[in-house]
Amino acid sequence: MTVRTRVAPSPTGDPHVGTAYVALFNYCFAKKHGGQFILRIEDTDQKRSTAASERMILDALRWVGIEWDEGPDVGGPHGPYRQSERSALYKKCTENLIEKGHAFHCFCTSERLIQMRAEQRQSGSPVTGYDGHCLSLDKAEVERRLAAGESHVVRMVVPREGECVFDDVLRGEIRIPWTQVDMQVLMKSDGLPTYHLANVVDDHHMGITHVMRGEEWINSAPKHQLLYQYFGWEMPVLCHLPLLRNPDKSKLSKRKNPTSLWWFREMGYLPEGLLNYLGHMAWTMPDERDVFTLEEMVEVFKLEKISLGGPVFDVPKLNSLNARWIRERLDESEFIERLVKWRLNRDYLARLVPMVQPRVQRFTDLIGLTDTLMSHLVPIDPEQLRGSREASEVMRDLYFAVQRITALDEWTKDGVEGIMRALCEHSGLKMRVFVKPFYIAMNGRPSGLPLFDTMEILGRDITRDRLNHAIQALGGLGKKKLKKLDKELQAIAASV
RNA sequence: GACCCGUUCGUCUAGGGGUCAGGACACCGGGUUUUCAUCCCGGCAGCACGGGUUCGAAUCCCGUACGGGUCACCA
Repeated sequence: MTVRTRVAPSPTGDPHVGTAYVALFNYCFAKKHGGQFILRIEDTDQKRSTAASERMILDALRWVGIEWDEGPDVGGPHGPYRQSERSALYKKCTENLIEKGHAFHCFCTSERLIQMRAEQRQSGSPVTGYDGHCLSLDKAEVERRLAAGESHVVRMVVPREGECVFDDVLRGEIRIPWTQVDMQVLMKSDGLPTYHLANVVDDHHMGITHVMRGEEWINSAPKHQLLYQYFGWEMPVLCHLPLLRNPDKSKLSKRKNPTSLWWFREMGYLPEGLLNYLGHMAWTMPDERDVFTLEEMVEVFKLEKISLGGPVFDVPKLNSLNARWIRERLDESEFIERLVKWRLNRDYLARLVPMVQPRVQRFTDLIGLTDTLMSHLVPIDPEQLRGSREASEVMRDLYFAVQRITALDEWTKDGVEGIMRALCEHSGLKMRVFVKPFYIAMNGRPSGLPLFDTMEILGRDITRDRLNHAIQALGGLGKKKLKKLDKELQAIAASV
């Protein structure tokens, strides 16, 4: 049996460093055993999935140096590799489960479900989850309501007693009482499967032998095991990886840490350095060497050597490792090539020329004009940032911008400008007054290259870093203030 | 709250019954270098706690504490 592993990102936003981390381990394991590594796109959430995000995830994984044998862009014998294109299969499988009595139609409204959960919580019931309401519907009624076109989902039948026992490579046997397992929706009312169904169906049909995924999935493993049983399929070996953490030990999040792979690229990390660092999370080379390549890791990879404590993502350590890559693993010509690839290339310069050419008198003016485009944070004078306005007001504007920018679908100049104009209007200020602090936040000085272009070029992550840095320079926002501002921002969103 | 998972220097980790508990980042001190960085040398600092098992526990078992995760028609 050849080993086959996969990474299955959901295309809902920026490519996440956690995706690269999980991909790395899956890749190493597959390659170590001469198997295949597959990339599958889990885009069953129609509301949140975007093609742009999918493209970014593919690009970003390639950027860090991970290649897949099968995937939506390279094809393969088990395609399609995008779940939105496999609906017929899920439908067939769902019908099969219903026939065998392992799944049932549920007509409950979301209002009823919300109320049910509220009551369960209030009564202090240790068991929460679907109450089995539609499980007792007789066949005739189900037929009638289906024929009437009533909105419905399909749920899986779950035992109400006993416990589920399954194995995790790293943790051994795990037992979870069935009462803790909800009668999970398998097919949503839009006819698309949920993760749980699609994941099991696809892993089986794609011949996945080992599933390495985040620890956050442990509690849904019983559902998956049950589905394999219902279908009569063999379950892949399960291995739950410890979650990457923020410095405060919580699950790695955008708020507290850089998480977008683009941030690392824009910041000028070498992909090898980043991947090497991710290889230090939960893993150590047998000889404890610090600098190693993907190939070297593959060569000696042992699943059982993964350590279980949730590793804190430590940027200073990443920096030091990246520095070693820069000075030890790159010769001078490679160094030049990387720099060229990063910023010192024609394509990048071409984006600057329209802004720069009208503003330089001599070429010696160039660096002074564009220095902020080559750096991370810029020094800020709080007095200047505040200007003649109230610090709290300025912080509010900056914070609103951070929030809106984070939520922006596609990072474009027009998108940024739209946000800024809307916020300006809400503030009641003239545009020139409104944008002034933003110039300081972005450039460190009140004048400079056009703001929206600067933001577009620097990218979402560094833009956000600078705005946040500016907020800090004014003293920062406490929890209470943040809460209040979030409310206000929601009100604006509602009124527009 | 219920359930599940975890716990070795501040951080990443090695170590799986007998080790002076090892390395790396960060930090501190010293040396090389016209500065700085690099490089070299040195230092600080850890087995969460309590019970067992054992001649002997960081290591095995049980509790406690703490941390995290999950409890959706999101993945």
